[in-house]
Amino acid sequence: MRERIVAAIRKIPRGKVSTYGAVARAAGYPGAARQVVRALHTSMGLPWHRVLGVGGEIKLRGDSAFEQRLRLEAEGVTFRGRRVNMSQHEFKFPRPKATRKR
DNA sequence: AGGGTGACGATCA
DNA sequence: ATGATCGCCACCC
Repeated sequence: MRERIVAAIRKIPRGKVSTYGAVARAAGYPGAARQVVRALHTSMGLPWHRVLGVGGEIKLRGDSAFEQRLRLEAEGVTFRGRRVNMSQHEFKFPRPKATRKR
């Protein structure tokens, strides 16, 4: 499970972002947002700064939150108040299931 | 084996 | 909008 979550996180391209819940769904575990958090903690080398809370909100506190914002802005991600402009930067994972015709 | 814990999310006051 | 609560669930004592 952690592997699948990690794999999903790795797919988020530079300049794009996603959310804990969306990553969980993309990995095939809807509702496992907390496990996404665990993966981010226990796995290194991930683009951790590209994972946000629902609505594009940074869920970290203190300095970490500041650093995350800086990293994102450095990749060209724009903010609207405290949130990321999701309409513009949210990464859409390829359909696990599919609108793939048959 | 059992209880506490979260970089969450949805809902309600 | 902010804060509390509840549901969730693998992980860590």
